[in-house]
Amino acid sequence: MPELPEVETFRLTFLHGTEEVPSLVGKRICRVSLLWEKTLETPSAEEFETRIKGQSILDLNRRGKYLLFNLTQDVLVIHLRMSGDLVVETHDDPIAKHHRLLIELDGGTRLAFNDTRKFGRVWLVRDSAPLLSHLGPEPLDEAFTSEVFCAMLHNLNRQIKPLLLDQHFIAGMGNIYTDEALFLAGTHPLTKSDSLSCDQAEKLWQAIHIVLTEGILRNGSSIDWVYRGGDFQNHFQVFRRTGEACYRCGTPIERIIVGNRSTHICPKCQPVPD
DNA sequence: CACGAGACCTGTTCGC
DNA sequence: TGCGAACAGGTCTCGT
Repeated sequence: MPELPEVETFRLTFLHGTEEVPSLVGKRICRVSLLWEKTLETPSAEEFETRIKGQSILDLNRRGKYLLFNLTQDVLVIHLRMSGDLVVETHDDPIAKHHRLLIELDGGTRLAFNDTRKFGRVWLVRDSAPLLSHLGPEPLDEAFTSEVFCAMLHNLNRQIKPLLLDQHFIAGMGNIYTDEALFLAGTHPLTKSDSLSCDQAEKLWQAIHIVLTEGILRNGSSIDWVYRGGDFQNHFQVFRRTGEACYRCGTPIERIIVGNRSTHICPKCQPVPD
């Protein structure tokens, strides 16, 4: 699940709280428990446990797909990768099968990092900037204009879908939102970036804004056996709709492989480039 | 530089 | 029913 809108949903949930989940802001970390060693990228498990203890959660930020917990001294950085999930529970809740890291807060609350496939990673750092320095622009940032986007596209001769998935190029797009944006823009995923006109680039820029904004509005997407309360999966135009009719023209949606990833297109609305 | 394949992991679904 | 193959929201590294 976790692409930009899903990570943003976690941020907003933990920042403001919801009917079911209390806000985590102001809570103090009293104990942590690392259940899968490799989940923690840095520092060592021993240093992590002693250093994080006693720090409070002051604020929550996001950069691309990274979730950032601003603590009293450090920043706790979490990347959910393919199957990561964050669950707020209580100290005496049973420890679920795929829990990898438990962060106990005072007041009896516990933040659990659950990650079936063990791809997710956690860092505790003084300064998050070096860790995030490889990331491209934030797609919803005001500085990321359609003119900037068009110039960036023309600098490279790359297939557009793998390029949008490349976090160095732009931060936060994943397989779902990329397929949805390319459909909305009427762009075939194999189109070379420098062959897009600025008109087409602007259309794609708008499509990216539309899908990310709607994704955030709908609290992200919840698919497969993992449910996180999001609703955007009920509004997919192409993603995982192979064989079903395109809502725009009725043509069956096709599944192809681009850059080693499943890709969903309407062959009529997204014609193959020359 | 651009691209594909393989690795990292566990679980579910598909096809015979 | 059983069993292996294919597939899954991400990212890194290597070879061509």
